[in-house]
Amino acid sequence: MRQEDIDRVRALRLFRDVADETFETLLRASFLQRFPRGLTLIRESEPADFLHVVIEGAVEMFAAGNGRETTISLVHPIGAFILAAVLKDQVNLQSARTLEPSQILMIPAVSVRQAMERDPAFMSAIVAELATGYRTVVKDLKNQKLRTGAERLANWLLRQEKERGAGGKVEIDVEKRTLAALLGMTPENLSRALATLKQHGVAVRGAQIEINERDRLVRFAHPDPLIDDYDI
Amino acid sequence: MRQEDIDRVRALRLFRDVADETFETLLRASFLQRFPRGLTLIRESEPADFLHVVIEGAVEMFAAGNGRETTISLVHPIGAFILAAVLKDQVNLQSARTLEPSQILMIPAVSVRQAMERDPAFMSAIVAELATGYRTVVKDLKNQKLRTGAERLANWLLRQEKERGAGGKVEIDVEKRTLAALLGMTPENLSRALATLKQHGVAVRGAQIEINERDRLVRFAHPDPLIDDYDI
DNA sequence: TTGCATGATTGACAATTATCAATCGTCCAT
DNA sequence: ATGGACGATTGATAATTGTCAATCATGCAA
Repeated sequence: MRQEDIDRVRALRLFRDVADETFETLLRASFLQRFPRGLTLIRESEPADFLHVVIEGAVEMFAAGNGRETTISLVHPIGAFILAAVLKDQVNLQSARTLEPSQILMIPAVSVRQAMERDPAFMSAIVAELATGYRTVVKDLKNQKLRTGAERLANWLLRQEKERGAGGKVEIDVEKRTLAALLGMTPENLSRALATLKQHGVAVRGAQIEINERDRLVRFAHPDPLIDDYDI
Repeated sequence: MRQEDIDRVRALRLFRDVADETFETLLRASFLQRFPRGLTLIRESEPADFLHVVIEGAVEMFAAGNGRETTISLVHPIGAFILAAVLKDQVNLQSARTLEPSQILMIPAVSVRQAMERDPAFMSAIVAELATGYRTVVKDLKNQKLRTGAERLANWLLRQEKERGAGGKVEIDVEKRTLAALLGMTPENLSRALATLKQHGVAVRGAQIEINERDRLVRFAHPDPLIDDYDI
């Protein structure tokens, strides 16, 4: 593992303030693996043996049921997943697959639980991570229950624009069917939702989106800090 | 506060294993309040000043947006709410109102955070509580995204039957419009969903539900431990 | 280049869910 | 007893979302 990557992992909220010894112990027990695109890393209902950290690439968290399948979240570098299952020593509620060739740091669940018991700073960081994660899912649930598909899309675009956008330009950097699943709709519906947004200040050319009249889109989307802001 | 109630609070996973001193310090700083039915205890977007523990009665966690309103969860004795907001010293993402005359223990957020820093056992319990809560919301999100309204209702009935039911009899012990909001549908739709279930082994008489043919209902509901089991 | 595979889009239609209005039933205060 | 008030139910209709099939666009391999 490159020192640069180690530093980036160390900078994670989860590890930033832990003792050097804790961090080193965790790293020594871990595996850094490269995976091709489209590989299923973990499967729901299976035991959570490793805490996963995305070093490079992108990972889709998804879940199946009723013959349907939906995306719960996307994890980008540097981000961790299935912390809760690891801590509870329980089965995964979600599956995970790579969306791109990815580099994943796998920290044995036992090591995580041991380190937590030994290092109060680590446990404190875990509390913060879990609390944030909890609130994120509550926001997702509100998003799903209080909004229509087109509204969810509109707010997703506004958030993308705020985070990565340049001059109102947003690129959909995942397959549209993945975005559709994340937003809780079918790919067909996403196409139609994008068409709808053309009447609300948005220009669409494939995956290239241009928010020409931000205020009109905002008027349609009704963004809500208690749903859309990541840092609350 | 009656000794009996103190014992019941002490028995909560959140407090079971903490030091006596921690528990007493928290209790001394707290208020035990009675509230009438229908009172809003906390409002979303307001700071989380107290960790709330339901001693008696019932509380509805809900959220508004887009002119709509939805129920996130119901909290019964003995259960705590807005732990995550308290820990993060942040605003509430949800509002809370009493569904019945209720007795609520209010523990100052500052005290909770102080106690957590001082007592590792308390922090450990908080980790467990947050991890469980996180997984519960993920299940709720899957429930919402992977199932139709009638399916959610069917699985809700099956769970009620397992937890409180006697001989296949289940009583809907909240107003139906509250249940509808919890299940992510309108009251009108809940009525129709109940009518639908009559074709799947269920008899409905007002709030009294009878699951006559459990296997038929199961065949319709497709219950899934990764969504419906509380203890996973 | 050609052809194939894949994902996106569009159209037609069906299922699901929401909305609005009216009615029913029950409980409670007068 | 009577009349509201309130929640639940039902009907009619609209909006939203999903399904299925066909077509389009793009990129890649032979």
